[in-house]
Amino acid sequence: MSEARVRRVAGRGADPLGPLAGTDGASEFCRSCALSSACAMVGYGKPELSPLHGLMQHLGPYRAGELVFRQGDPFEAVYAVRAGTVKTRLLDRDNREHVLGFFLPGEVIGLDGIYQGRFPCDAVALDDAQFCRFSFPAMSALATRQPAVQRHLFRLLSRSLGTVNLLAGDHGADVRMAAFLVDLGDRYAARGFPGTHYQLSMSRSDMASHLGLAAETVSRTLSRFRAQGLIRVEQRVLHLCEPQRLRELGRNLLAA
Amino acid sequence: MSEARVRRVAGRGADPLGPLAGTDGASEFCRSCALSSACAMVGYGKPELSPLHGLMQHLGPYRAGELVFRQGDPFEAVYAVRAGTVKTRLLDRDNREHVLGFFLPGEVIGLDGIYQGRFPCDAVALDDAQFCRFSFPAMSALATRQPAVQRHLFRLLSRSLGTVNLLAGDHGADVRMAAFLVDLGDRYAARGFPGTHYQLSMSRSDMASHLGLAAETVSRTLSRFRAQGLIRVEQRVLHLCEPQRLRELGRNLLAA
DNA sequence: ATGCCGGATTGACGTGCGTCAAAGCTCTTC
DNA sequence: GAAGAGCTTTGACGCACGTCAATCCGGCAT
Repeated sequence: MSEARVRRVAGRGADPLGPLAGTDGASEFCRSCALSSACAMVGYGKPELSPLHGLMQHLGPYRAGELVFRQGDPFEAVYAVRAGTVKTRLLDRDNREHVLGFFLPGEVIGLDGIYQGRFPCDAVALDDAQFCRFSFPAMSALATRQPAVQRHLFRLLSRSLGTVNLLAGDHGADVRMAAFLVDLGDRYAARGFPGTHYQLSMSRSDMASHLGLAAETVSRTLSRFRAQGLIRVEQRVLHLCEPQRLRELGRNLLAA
Repeated sequence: MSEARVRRVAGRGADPLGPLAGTDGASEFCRSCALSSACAMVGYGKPELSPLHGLMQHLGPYRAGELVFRQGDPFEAVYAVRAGTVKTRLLDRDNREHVLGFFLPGEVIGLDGIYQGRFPCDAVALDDAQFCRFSFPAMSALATRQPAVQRHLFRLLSRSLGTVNLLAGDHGADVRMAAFLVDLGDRYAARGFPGTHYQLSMSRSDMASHLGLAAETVSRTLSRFRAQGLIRVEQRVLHLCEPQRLRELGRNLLAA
């Protein structure tokens, strides 16, 4: 990753990142972020006014396909998605890609790097994406003095533990797809987005890899859902026409 | 869970749990435990001498099939396996069991309960098992004053994040089995046990459920491995005759 | 020892999904 | 706007693994 990409938050007017990056606009968006409680400690985007200057930096924009971090990079920070979407992936010995997860605005990536001290996977932008980078040493130090921040980090880590079990079990392709679509919707909804229609920024192969299916099966399953009136697909935008029936289909995977 | 099972550590001679439970014997065993650093803070089993009295309690013994905690129980503590083995599982709407993981002596269960404040799964003893129960509020409080403990908890949580990806991807039955067997061996080895031969305390259906296979497929795969001279099975004890070839078979899943 | 019972093994068969292949669609590039 | 590349869709086919069923084995109680 190029260090030229790193920009310190410099306060109102000095930051060209658009509405999301302004110190005032940020506070509204940031309320739904998974790291908001830590971020609140530094005054919602005014770290230069705080003793914690340097804890958080704005990163990006990245373009589709660019890597935010790569497998093996030394772990120094976690990243909150500010805009756009990201996938994490592993490349096995024969360069076959395994997609571990997708991450929406307000969600956090990189926590799995704590253990080994290096990132265990790549993080790839799926479209134009921006991030808040939180120095982990600074964050840990903050956590020892602010129990609320420590608790927040524990919960964040614990939560990720549960959500990974989505792909466990021996469920069929339609169950997996339904659960995946509903889960994405729920996560968008949790961040203040509609939840019944959103953009699928990843390719069919990405979904397939993540769900343990073939790209053709994903395509076929979506076609079947469309024929059954469960979903509508316009361009890259997905509409959940019957969220209830989809949720019912995937209930065993969504129980978590 | 019956509160009658809970016994406070009462010091040498008052504890009928056998060699593992003695304060001196414990210090040797505990060195390989995943919570040893936290445990060291209370003097290796002498919490009555510490200001942290009440942080840790010995639990058990439980017998095969007994539940250590159940899905929905309020989360108040994490559990380190002191002896025996445990599985965690989810029951879906039709009471079909999904095995999430197996846990060996020295490993920790319950961390995934932090997020919701209640346990998301059952923990079931697979044989005679004993535990160290760590009050999580006390642990968190300790962590704010002891950065080493905080760091340890972060690493523990982060580590579990990575290991869950073992079942991801679309690998064949033999790859999954090989990876599973080698992983178990590695984890036993990490705790000071042999690593090339150990007891399979779970049933074939448990393995199958965990690996996303049918019990019959597990059985067939093991038979094939045996015919190929890769393993030997005596009673419930498994010997890895050719760990290298097994590791090679499962390499794509063990990369983590 | 004997009988019983749950789990394990092995076989036969069916199927869901992966693989291969061809055609269509979308976005980029000049 | 034309041409190309990459992604998506749809079809045909085969295989790995799930399902069903019968037998076998080990552990436990009588």
